[in-house]
Amino acid sequence: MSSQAVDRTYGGVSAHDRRSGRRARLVEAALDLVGDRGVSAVTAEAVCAQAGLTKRYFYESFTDRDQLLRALGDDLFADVRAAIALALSETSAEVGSRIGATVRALVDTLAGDRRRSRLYAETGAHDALRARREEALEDYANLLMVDVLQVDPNDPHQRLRARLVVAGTTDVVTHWFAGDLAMTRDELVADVTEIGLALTP
Amino acid sequence: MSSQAVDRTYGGVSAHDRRSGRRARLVEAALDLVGDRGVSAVTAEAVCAQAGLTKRYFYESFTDRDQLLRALGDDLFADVRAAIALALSETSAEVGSRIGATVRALVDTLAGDRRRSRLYAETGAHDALRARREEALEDYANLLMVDVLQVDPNDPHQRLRARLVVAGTTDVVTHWFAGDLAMTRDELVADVTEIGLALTP
DNA sequence: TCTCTCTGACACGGTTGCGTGTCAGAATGC
DNA sequence: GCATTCTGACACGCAACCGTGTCAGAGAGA
Repeated sequence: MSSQAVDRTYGGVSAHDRRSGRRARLVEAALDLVGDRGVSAVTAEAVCAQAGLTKRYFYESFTDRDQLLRALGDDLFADVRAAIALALSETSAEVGSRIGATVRALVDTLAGDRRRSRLYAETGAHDALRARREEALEDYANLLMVDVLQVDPNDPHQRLRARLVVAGTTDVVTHWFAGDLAMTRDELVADVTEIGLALTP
Repeated sequence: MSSQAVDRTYGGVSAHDRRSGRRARLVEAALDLVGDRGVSAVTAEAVCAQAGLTKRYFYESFTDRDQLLRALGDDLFADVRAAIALALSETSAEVGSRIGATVRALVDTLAGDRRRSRLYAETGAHDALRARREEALEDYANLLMVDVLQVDPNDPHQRLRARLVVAGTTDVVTHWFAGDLAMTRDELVADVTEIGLALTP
């Protein structure tokens, strides 16, 4: 019986914007937790405490903890893919350049945010995340075959080769982030590119 | 005030043997759970139910759940290493043969038991297991450099190369187990060996 | 000013897994 | 046969998280 708006502006911000702002804060808080204490520390309670919000708002934006983790994975993998696609679109058709551009994009996307590199390293820690990682590796391997090496993505032998390179590369990159490989970013990129080239028929 | 033995034989079995028999049953039960429902299903309660024992016996052999999982990881990684070492001891000095023998040993050890291949694939699901996996990968990479490729294991560039191959190979092998690569075991071994050879200077 | 919504804090019940404790009865050595 | 130890079942209390509910007060609109 009220003529008042159901969605009221607050602090000059619309209901929709407040809501998505809170969601963004929750996502950032979750990433902070991953960076500081690992994936297993991402509980609804801890995320809310970190974000300075209460659980009420967690369940406003996410149905449960899994959905938040899946969202983190989606963002990460989509960003990596987008970075690689962008790099490739700006690179000539020469295979060596394209491999180098791909590796550089991967390294720089993960290197830009230690929270994300840790998230990547710990994707195995959660069932839903592990499933996403699997999809992403398949996706990257496909991208490599189609847009870089230009080989038949349906040939199992090519798929094995691409998969090995992609999985090995992501492992090496996260390992490098952890400080366990004594070399510069440029050396890392150069070495991985060289390996990629050596495996190109 | 009793003259009776503190460790009594039961069913013709000594106390020590009964105890280690129960431990073995618990380990087998845990592996069954990994195979059927994944690492996350390995709880003290579930393991005991699967083994047909009660929690009393769980804590007789393990201080907690983590210790059991670490034991599973230790066994797995030690067996893989032993299989590779054995294969290498029976193989000539020729690099191609040694790479092939290594890959074959790895594949066959994991392929012998689907519970173990799933355990390997899900090592990321638990902090202690993930740490063990990290050690194992370093160990295998070292083995590869020293006993197969005969390169300097302290050269970061060689370490990166070995690490990429080892991580990529284990990923491909578990992926193949999951049925996602349409090829025979011999083709798998041949392909991975070929990749290894292509990366040998 | 007055009313109503939005906010943030907190309480609650439920579930799961942990690790410990107790106990009756079966099996054993004497 | 008797005393004792080993066994297996179960009951507890504890802690962490979950997802929901309630509520007083602040802040917005009329």
